[in-house]
Amino acid sequence: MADKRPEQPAGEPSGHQVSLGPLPGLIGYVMRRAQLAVFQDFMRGFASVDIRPAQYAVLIVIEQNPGLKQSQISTALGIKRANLVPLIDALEERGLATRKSSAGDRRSYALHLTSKGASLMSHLHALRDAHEARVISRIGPGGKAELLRLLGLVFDATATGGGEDDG
Amino acid sequence: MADKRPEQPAGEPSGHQVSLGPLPGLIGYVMRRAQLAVFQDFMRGFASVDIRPAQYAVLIVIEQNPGLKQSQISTALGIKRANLVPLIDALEERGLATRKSSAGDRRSYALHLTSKGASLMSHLHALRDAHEARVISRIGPGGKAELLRLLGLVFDATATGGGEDDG
DNA sequence: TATTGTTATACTCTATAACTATA
DNA sequence: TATAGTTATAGAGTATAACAATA
Repeated sequence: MADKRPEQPAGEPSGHQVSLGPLPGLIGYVMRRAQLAVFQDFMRGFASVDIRPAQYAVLIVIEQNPGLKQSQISTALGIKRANLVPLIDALEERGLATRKSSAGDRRSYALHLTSKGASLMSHLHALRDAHEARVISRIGPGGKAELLRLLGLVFDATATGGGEDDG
Repeated sequence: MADKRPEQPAGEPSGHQVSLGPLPGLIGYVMRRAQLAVFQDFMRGFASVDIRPAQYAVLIVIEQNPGLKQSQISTALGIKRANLVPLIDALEERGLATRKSSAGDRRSYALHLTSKGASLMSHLHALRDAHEARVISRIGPGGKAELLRLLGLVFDATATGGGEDDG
């Protein structure tokens, strides 16, 4: 056990011998690091179209449910109504989505993609497939299925308990 | 693809029939929701001591490596040096950690837990065990091991590529 | 009264640039 | 010249409270 480390060689910064203790075994810690890594890959992939994960999620929900209200997106995605406003604003200003006055209820808007937004979606979906493929290349298709299954258990379980939205 | 959705019953707000389309199959989306759920459980559990996940991580690294420098924590946890400053400030103001002037290098500080900080740690670790147990209760011990394995693959793979820290 | 969208506000996390004092 | 810590600043994301219009 003769160990070579008298009083710091003074040549190199020695910078990397830090113990993380129990952190690598904590689900929250590892999940946060992994989630940041995935989002960073997403953002690199979507940089050319300047679309962030939250924006893409909102666009998908509008695409899937034309005419729905902001409060429905809010509930579906777990985004507070108040925080959704500037998000929709940005999509509208970029000409990707529109607020149309709702027929029956004059308090709410019916959200739709514009034709520009609709045609952008196929490009976004292609970027998304490439992004997913990069992640899958590390864990395999079976790994993805298992990961989604476990994450779903965590999410459904831990999150449930009350209204996600608003206050 | 026969789907049951004639023309909306019109009686109830219909509030919950929103399709998420491909989102539940996207790793980033599901991972973000799961990660938020886990952190919310963590924060509920740690509310009585007013410790956030990032603070707990920093305390652990100091506990495991007494005397280390801020830049080492920065590299180890992927937190920018600049963002670590107010974090350490808060721990110091609360009397949980201290900056001691380093022996050899007068630019840096040697970080240590105070006795108050050290004794708090055992309480924090107990809260953490309870938190982990709540998550494990949903996925099982085997599920946790598998989840950590897959997340580790994602993290190590996608994150690698350059310096985490600074700019 | 309750709901929908909105505004205002605040706190955390993340990111960059630039400064200082040391090395 | 490079490193350690700091400051200032900016942008997302998330959170609450309160308001106007409408139901």
